[in-house]
Amino acid sequence: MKNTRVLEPALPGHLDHKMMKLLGYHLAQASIPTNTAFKKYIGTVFQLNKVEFTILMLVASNETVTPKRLSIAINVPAPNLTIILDNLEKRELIARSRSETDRRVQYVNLTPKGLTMVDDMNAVTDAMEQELLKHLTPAERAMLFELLKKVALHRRV
Amino acid sequence: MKNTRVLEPALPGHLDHKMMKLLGYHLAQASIPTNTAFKKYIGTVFQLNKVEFTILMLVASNETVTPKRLSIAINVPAPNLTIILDNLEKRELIARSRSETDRRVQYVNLTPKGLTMVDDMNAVTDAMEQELLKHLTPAERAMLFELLKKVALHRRV
DNA sequence: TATTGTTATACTCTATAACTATA
DNA sequence: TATAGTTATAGAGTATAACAATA
Repeated sequence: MKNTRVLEPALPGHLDHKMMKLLGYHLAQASIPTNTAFKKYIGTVFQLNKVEFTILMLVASNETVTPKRLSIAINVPAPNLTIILDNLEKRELIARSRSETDRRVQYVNLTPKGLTMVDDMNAVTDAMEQELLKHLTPAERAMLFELLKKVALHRRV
Repeated sequence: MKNTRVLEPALPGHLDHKMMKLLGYHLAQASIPTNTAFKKYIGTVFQLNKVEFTILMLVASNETVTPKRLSIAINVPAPNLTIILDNLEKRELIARSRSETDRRVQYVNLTPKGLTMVDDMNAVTDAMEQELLKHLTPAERAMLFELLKKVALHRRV
């Protein structure tokens, strides 16, 4: 049957048998074009990696963002987040301020420059998504997002 | 409405608004529990990272595996693959041999020790998948895999 | 000339322990 | 004692150019 199918240039990442049963493998395979598209539409244009981009978008979309909450939300260890936020602050994309009620806590907010960048990035994400999802119907896209959310939702922390 | 929802410890990775529209974000979020489960069931037990694991499984499941084909399939640059295969060879999990018909080409195969490890890993992947997908019905699991394949299939190389 | 694989190297990302300050 | 965030550091992962061998 298809037992002899091998790695084909025509189907670059698609291989047989055991791997096909594993969610992690499919996520990694789906992430290949996603990462490529990210670099093309966002990464090189705005000089941001995925984590930096995600942080800016989350800060733009949520009222009260702290490093602690970000660390949990995107699964980045706190020490690394400190460095990342330092860099974003140096670039004047975000600003950090201390909570008045609990001096241990920081709030992260966008600067005007950061807000402008977020707006500019929002202007190109539709094209990026279209490139990635053009072969899926709207119903399939909605289903895919829901199923991925279901997987993501069931982590402890 | 939900405009004020923020990063909640109860929903660690789930945030509002713009990010929710982006495939890459959902893939990254779904990869958090997947990577955690991988470490627990495979990584620490067998001392393999995801790429090494994937290579062993692909070599086990495909007739003719070469570094060139692996490089394309899993999107790992050739120089890095050389190092990875060197390490797997040092651990006597794989063996490399030259093609007789084209001396540039290498074939990668499992050693008996590598085959034993693959068998041992296959014995635990069901439990790993069950942990990750227990909240999804069989139909949802099948749908998720098909949709991820559709996304992965449409990359150039 | 083109392809397969290697060497060398630089860079980025990731993870952990130990620390400060605040509660 | 516990939590939020920082500093320091080591290790792992990633990307690129230049190369040798073969076609």
